[in-house]
Amino acid sequence: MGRGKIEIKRIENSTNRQVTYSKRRNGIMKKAKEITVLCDAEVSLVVFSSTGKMSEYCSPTTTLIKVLDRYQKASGKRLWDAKHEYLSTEVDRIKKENDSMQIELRHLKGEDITSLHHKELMPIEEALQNGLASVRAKQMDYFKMLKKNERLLEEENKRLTYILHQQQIEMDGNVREMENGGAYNNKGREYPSQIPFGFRLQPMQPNLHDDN
Amino acid sequence: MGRGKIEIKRIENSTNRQVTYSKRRNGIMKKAKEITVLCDAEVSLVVFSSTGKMSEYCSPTTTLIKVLDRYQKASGKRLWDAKHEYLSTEVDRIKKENDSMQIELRHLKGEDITSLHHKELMPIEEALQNGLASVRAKQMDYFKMLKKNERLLEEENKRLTYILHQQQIEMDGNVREMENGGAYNNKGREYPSQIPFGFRLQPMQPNLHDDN
DNA sequence: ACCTATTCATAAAT
DNA sequence: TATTTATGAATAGGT
Repeated sequence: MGRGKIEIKRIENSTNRQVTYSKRRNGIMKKAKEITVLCDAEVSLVVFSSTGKMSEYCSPTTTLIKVLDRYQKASGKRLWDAKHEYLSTEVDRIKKENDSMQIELRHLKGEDITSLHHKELMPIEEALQNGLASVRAKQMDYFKMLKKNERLLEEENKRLTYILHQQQIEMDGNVREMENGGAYNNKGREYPSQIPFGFRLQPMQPNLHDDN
Repeated sequence: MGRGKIEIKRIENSTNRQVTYSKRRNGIMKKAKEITVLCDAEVSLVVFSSTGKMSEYCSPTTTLIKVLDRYQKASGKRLWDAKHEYLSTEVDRIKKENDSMQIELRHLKGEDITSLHHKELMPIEEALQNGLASVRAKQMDYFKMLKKNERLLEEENKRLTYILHQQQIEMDGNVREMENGGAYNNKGREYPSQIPFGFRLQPMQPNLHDDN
């Protein structure tokens, strides 16, 4: 029903899928309401979109819990027990996973290794070596960057020292001019013009911000 | 849709109602399947007819229990008792613990560290160094033990060689006696007395069992 | 979100 | 209950 027949298989275009989902969800909800009214039925409908958004419909004469109760009685399946069981096994499963990870972590940290054999220690040692190598490689990158920045700063320093020296010479000239009859606050007018130079430092060391 | 438009209100004729129920129930089930496949959605649908007969549909990727679980999380409504809630929070808690351990493990193995800063890498590096030191110390113990056992075995070897040599001499004497008319099975009587000597090896290298 | 050609669902009849 | 068929409803693709 539409401008063309479509095959019932997953719609790969995600926009299309979302649009179709909205339309069909509305459609199915409407159908649920209609069958409820027309046929005096009880309906519980829960839908999750692929994006995880939930929609639900439940007949006005009942509640989801009542429907589930009836479901259990009608199907013979015990949802509550099953749910309990499911959670219990889930807890057990994850706890086991937890324990094994904890053991692995402790071993990697050199704890609880007295009970291990030579052959069991070998993969741990290897993992530690690999890990250390990776971490140190990363640290080395950082130090290289520091070195590079140091070099840049030193160069900048040199340049600034040179400029400062030049200005000192110029200023000395001004002072000599002043001594020859210039206004006293001429000296104060010279300084602010130097400050912008100093601030050029910042754009010349952008790498310092790469890691923050 | 049909031979005429119908008003959405309870169908009073019970036969008609039943027929319409069957048709529409099939229709809605089909729609549920279609939206599941087309839009990658998860659907749980439970319908009771006015006569109490139940029909259900659940997406093949899930179960009613899982849908209800998601329902609770999405809606905030509590469908189960406090006990189940406890288990749920327990699962969540352990899963979180699990995740953080997984991250720590990956970091120790040198994985996913590109996003880490220098300061975050430092404790990892330290942990790896400590772990490696511990593991290597243990390995060193093992090698020392091997060395020690080697020494012990060498000594024992020397001793056995000496004893063997002595017995060889003794046996040569016996053979000479036999050649002079002794019973042939005399030679067989001499060997069993030597075996207990050989087995003394075991208690002399108890360290080999320390690690098993 | 709205439009519309087309397919689909189904009410009524059998 | 199943099948048929005329009809209204749902919706795919386009705007």
